[in-house]
Formats: sequence, structure tokens, C-alpha cells
Amino acid sequence: MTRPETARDLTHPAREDIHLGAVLHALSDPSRLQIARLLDTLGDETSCSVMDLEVSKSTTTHHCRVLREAGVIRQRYQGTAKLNALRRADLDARFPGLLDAILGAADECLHGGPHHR
Amino acid sequence: MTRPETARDLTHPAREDIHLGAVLHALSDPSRLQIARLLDTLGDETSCSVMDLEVSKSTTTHHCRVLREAGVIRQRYQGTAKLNALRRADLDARFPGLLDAILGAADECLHGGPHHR
DNA sequence: AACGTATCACGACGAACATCGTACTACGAA
DNA sequence: TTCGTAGTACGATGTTCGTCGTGATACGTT
Repeated sequence: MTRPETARDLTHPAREDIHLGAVLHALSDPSRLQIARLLDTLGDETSCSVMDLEVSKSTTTHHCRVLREAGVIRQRYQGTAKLNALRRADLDARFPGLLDAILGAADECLHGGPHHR
Repeated sequence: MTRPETARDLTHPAREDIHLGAVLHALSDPSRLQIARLLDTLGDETSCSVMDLEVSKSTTTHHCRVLREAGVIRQRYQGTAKLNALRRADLDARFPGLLDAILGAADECLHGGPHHR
């Protein structure tokens, strides 16, 4: 039956409406940065459920929403699952080098040095 | 009271103690991003007072403090003035390409819009 | 249709943040 | 020493954020 289209609409900002401040803020949270890293390593068809974050399910949903509204990821439904993908092409076009620098820095940060935890 | 020599001690994180999340969060604020851009264009000996931000003096002080504690800028006193400098060498060493990507994106962001200049 | 699974929307709550004004300190010059 | 300038510290306030639990929704399978 035709559902009232209000339910599963996912709004994404257009490429030119992606704002630097929003992207930086979105990726400044450790959970969200990890989501971005996961999507970068696991590929473009990663469901929310496979991300094993240290927060609850609803919080994960919230973080994915923030990332989507900032233009960092794209989300689409496939059955009961929601697949997430980095908007690499859009981000690279709008902010060249930014995504690579941040993801590279995150890798460096997490297992590159003798830092505590 | 146990006041050390002067109240003008400025604590900076060591290069290894600069954290990506703190840097991204610091630069996600428009005022702080602008401060970083000013320091990038005006050079390493820029006083707080020449930054003409749309916020009050005490708020500017606060933003500079956040940037310093995140490791983005270095501050030192010279007489009554406090000079600010980007910690470009430290940031480039720790997060290669990050600062350039962010500053470049900020320029793109501000000059690409439908505004003058 | 009924059920189970995956996900979301909503509301709540404490923590963190951005902002301000005022009172204060430090330094150089008169 | 007195004064003016540059910047700080502190407290207050309204806002945003991160987190959670609960109830609802959509989809595939039975």
C-alpha cells in the first residue's frame, strides 16, 4: 500500500550545501569519526547494525543522522536495513583533501603512536 | 596563595598531545575558524586586538583559549599584547595535510558563495 | 495476516558550549 | 606613582549536544 511518504524519507544536503563547519563538527565526535572510518574501510554498503560502537542503538541512529545532515554520508534503505556510504565524491569535490586528511589523521591517532588509550 | 610567578602562564599541549577531535571541534566554530584564517594570512605575530570578530572581547579571549588548548595556535606575551601564531609545524607533523585542507576549504567556502569580494 | 527484526521518532536529562558584562591584573608610558 | 591600554577571570544565562529508554514504523518471511 502507498505509505504517506513521511516515514522513510532521508533528506541529504546537495553538494553545494555541504558546509565546512558542519562537517568538522560532525567528525569531531569520536563515535561519528569511527563511523566514518568504518565506512571508509568496510565499503559503501555497510549497515548500521554492524557498527559496534560503545553507545546505544538510538545514539548510533542519532550519530548517523548528524553525519547525513552534515553531508558526510549518504543513507538509503534496502529492505529492513539502512545502508550507509561515505559521500566521498561530493566531499572531495567541495573540500579537496579534507576527508583524506581527517581519515588519515584518525588512523594515525588510533594506532600510530604511544598514546594512552 | 600558591600563585606561580605570574598569572600569565600559558599552557600549550605538546605536539604528541594534540588530539584530532579537539582540533576538529575547535575549528568547527565560525569565529575560531576565522581566527585561524587570519593567523594564516596575517602571519605569526598577530595580536588579539586586530581580529575584528563579531563577538565581544571576552568571547574572543575564550575562543583563543580554546584554540590554544586544542593545540591549534601558540600564544605568547609581549608587553601588554598577546601574540598569536598558528602551530603549523606541529599540526603538519601530526596530521599531514589537515590544516591546509581545512584552511583551503574555508577559503573556498567564503569566496565561492554569492557574496562580494 | 501475523510475526520477528531492523530502525526511527520522540521526549527527557545532564553536560558542555557560546556569549556576555563586570571586575580584575599586568605592562608600558607620562 | 599614576594612568591608560590589553587582556583575563569569573559568574550568569540561554542554547546545543550526547545519551538513553520507550513506543512506533517498515519490511521480509511464515
